[in-house]
Amino acid sequence: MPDTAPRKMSRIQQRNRHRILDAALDVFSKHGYRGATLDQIAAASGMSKPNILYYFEGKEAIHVALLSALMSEWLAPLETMDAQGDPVSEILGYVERKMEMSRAYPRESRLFANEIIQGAPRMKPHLERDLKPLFDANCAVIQEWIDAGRLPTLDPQHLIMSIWAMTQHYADFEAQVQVLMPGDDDSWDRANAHVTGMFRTLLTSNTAD
Amino acid sequence: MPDTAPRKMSRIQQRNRHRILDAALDVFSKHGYRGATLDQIAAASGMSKPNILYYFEGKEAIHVALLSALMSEWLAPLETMDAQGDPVSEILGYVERKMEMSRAYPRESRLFANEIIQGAPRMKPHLERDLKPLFDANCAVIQEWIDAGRLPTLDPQHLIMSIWAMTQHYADFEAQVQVLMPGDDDSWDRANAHVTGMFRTLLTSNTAD
DNA sequence: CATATTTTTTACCATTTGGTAAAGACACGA
DNA sequence: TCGTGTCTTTACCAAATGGTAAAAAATATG
Repeated sequence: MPDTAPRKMSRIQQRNRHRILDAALDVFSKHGYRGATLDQIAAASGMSKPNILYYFEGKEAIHVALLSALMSEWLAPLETMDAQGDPVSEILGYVERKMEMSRAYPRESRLFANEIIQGAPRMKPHLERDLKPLFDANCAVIQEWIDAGRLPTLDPQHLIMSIWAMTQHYADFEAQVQVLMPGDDDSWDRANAHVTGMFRTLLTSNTAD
Repeated sequence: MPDTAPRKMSRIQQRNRHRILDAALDVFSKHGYRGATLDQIAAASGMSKPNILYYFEGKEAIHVALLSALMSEWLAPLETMDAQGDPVSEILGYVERKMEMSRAYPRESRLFANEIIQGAPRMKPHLERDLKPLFDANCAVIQEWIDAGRLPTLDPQHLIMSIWAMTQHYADFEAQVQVLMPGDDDSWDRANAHVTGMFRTLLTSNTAD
């Protein structure tokens, strides 16, 4: 049972588990959990289906392994907001990191998006345990900044929602974006400029309190 | 073949087709195209599977019928932007209508979201034909307003993207929103206030041109 | 080299799923 | 009441899909 082995994975095990997860990320992000089949994952990874089941207990185990492994990387940019720093540049930095993640890891973004849209049936506990505290902490920091008069009055929770909504939109709804704004090579630069510009305006506007 | 019959559907046909489509909207929006099964749709509509296939040619036909029927309603709020009106209130009105649609029709929103995330395999032609021209027309109107100095300089295409991203986020990622901002009865009011406030700020900010 | 262990393949299986054929049940006008 | 067309059910089916058993192949270890 290499899957649950506590330690010591052989080279082959590591390489093959990695290949499987990479193929699975492709397939799951493209078709969703139920839309993905073990045969597709097998084909994409260049391995046979039973061989895949030698490394993972089943389809769901692959999905869970993927989500768990990605969760930490995915949350990383949220961990870096520093209450001591300058509010505007801290938040704009966060926006930029999230945009960069959408650009560099669209598969990961869509994997999560698929899961969430369908009600997060397999991920809700993870969200509660890992995401929620981080979210709350960041909201608290932003609220402090607002209370200190260093940011205009706005709703921290919904501000973060907005950042997620806008940054992830470019990865998750890429098919739509491609139809509406085709071709552009500098598409990502323009998107970046728009999004950061938008939040800069928002964060530096005079509070009509 | 009631499915392709040009005219004259009996009462029963109309009622049953409607029941099927409503059940299918439930199931497709919850599980995506491949995740949904005819048996689920049958159960949800209180009809037998073969009876469903008496009204529709197959699973895909139901999905297509749903998407086609919804497309027009879904695009409606985009049609109403008036070049003669006041730019800020026209755009904010659009934002509010989209927020209201997310609140009132989350199933429809998620049906589209599922389709788009997975690459719009069945809807891309519709997007090209129906959505793209509307999108372009609205971008042109906004560009005119900007050229006339009635709006700050910003990218019309990405502005519309932003509106979609933020408004739809509340419907499509509801599971996540629920985890992070649980309970609130006035949740929608706060979301509404935040989103409209955000775009108002953006649209009325002094251009640092 | 011989043995023990890990990895991969071949050949299956049970269930689910989209779909069909054909017989009934039902509605309704003559 | 009978017949005709509409609607619904029962009983299936072939393909796809997640998964297993066990043998064969490869790899490590003494």
